[in-house]
Amino acid sequence: MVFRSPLDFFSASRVLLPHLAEGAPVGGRSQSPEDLKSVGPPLALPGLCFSATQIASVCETLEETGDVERLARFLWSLPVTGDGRDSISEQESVQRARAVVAFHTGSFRELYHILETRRFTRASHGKLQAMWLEAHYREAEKLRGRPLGPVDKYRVRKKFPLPKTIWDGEQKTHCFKERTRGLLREWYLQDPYPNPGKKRELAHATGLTPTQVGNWFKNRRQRDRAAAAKNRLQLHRMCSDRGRPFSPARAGGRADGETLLSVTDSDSDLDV
DNA sequence: CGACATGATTCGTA
DNA sequence: TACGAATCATGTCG
Repeated sequence: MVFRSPLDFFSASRVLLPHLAEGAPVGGRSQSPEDLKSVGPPLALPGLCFSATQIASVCETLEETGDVERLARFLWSLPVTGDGRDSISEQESVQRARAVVAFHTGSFRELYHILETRRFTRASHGKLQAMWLEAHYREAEKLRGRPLGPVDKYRVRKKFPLPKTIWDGEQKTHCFKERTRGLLREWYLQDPYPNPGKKRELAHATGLTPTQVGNWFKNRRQRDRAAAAKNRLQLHRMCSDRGRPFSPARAGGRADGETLLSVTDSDSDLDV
């Protein structure tokens, strides 16, 4: 189905969005004062009365259905004022829909412009951020002619930070606080296998979830083992060089390497 | 850019 | 279900 004009769409929307044809708001939401305020003059088109909020509702619905083609045709049919300051373009749903269409058609310059030009509400942030990043990934990918790895993507993100219009500035923390890490290290040295009770206790003391505590201990053990294995390998090589194979002594422990906790090159051998 | 640190996730196992 | 191993994702450093 092709909509060459809002009129075209309108006739179809009797089926697609029957409540729209009645002039009721779409989506089951009641109209807030904000909504009412933004109801601009109706579109001056023969035979129908499309308010800006109704157009926004159509955009939302089409966006939800994921039919980008149809959404594109609907947007195409809307009147254009050029500066994007008309009552229709002021609708967040309309701008978000334009961003979606720009993304899907690969019009990344336009996408960036839309995302940078106006401030979007928090509800839109997730989707818009994903589009911003994915668009930049694809451009970078095309530029270098090969798929991006995690580090490449990280660098793209650094190079093209999210605009403030689609990001509230909230930083994701990568490392736990130093005090937390200190506590974990302390407990780990005493017992690398805390029981669930101890985990909960430690979680309470650090402000982490028990799962995070468990992950930390699991990672800590894994990395200690790896470091111990590496150490043994080096020692073994040194001894082999002198013609005497090295045989590591094994003290009691649940797994290999636990007797060498102190060899770790990070965390547990620090400032406990 | 490569190397590394570190928290999280996945998967097979006992 | 907790574990270990492998791996991913993110962040930093030189």
